[in-house]
Amino acid sequence: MRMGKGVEAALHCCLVMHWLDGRPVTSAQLAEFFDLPPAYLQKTLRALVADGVAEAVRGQSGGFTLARSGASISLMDVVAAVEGREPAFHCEEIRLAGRSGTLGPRSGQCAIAHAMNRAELTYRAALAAQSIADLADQTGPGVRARTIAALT
Amino acid sequence: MRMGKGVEAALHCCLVMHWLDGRPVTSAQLAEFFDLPPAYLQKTLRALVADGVAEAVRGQSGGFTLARSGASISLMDVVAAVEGREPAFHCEEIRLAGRSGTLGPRSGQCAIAHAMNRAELTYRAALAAQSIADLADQTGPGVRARTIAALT
DNA sequence: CTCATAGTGGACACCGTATGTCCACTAACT
DNA sequence: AGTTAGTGGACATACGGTGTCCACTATGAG
Repeated sequence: MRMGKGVEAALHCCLVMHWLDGRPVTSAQLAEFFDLPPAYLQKTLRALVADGVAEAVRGQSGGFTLARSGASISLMDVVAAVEGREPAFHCEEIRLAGRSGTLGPRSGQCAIAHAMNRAELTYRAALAAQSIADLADQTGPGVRARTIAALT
Repeated sequence: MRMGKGVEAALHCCLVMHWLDGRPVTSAQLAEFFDLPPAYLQKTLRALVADGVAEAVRGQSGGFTLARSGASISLMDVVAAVEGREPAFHCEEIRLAGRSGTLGPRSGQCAIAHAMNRAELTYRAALAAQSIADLADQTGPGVRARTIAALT
């Protein structure tokens, strides 16, 4: 099970946008800042926009901004925007295939799917409990100041 | 982020082996029972053996068994055996690339990686807290009886 | 009003990994 | 001895994540 690297990029970008506090950053600026492929990073940022996490300003002096305050954007919001909301564990209901499907009446969700989903919920809850602003608080003030300076 | 389907197969097989209580099942039996590709299922079972979750008996009347009691095998054990122990979130340290890398001294792990890993730990803990025997308890007795009958 | 800038939407190519197959070999039971 | 079943590894395939590109639209600057 592997999380796409777009998530890491998106989180870093959200942190930067949080620090920039409403002033738009272009995808090109962010791509150069993090040394990431510009076209792909832009695609990731658009996913954030599509999901209401970020907002886009078009035209000259445009760019991307957070759609709301960093305190009200959780890591879960960012992960969901970039990776989608599909659960990691997909129950293919193999109980229903082959001979095992003829064993008897199925009583709702199988125990395995239930157990896996339960674990996944704790994961999502842990992500939802942490905000972009929290991340910012855990970062040294020097990095913050220099990031802002580098992107202004 | 998506969990491989081998995990679901492995969990179902572990449940069956738990019920069979030491009596070996062949990969062919399990494959037919669940209508899964025999060669691939066997590969998955071998991953369980390699990780000490299951044991293999060779020769006639051989097959696979759980290596220990179902109560002492957690979902995490099975997931780790099949999917590996790599964390889902890989920190590529994009802070260190491009211009952002020149911003200042890096003080240990970046906040993002730390936050993601923290969430993942809760996930793993939730998986470790549930055993194969727990799953068995949450399944109707009829299914259990008929599964045993079908594979004997 | 015109031009340059920047995001939009979608199609497309590439590539690594999960998925799935196969075979010669070994071990064990009858 | 012969049959069964797991072993180890190489191999083939399909799919999704990664990454690129382009024509288009919207916006601000001069």
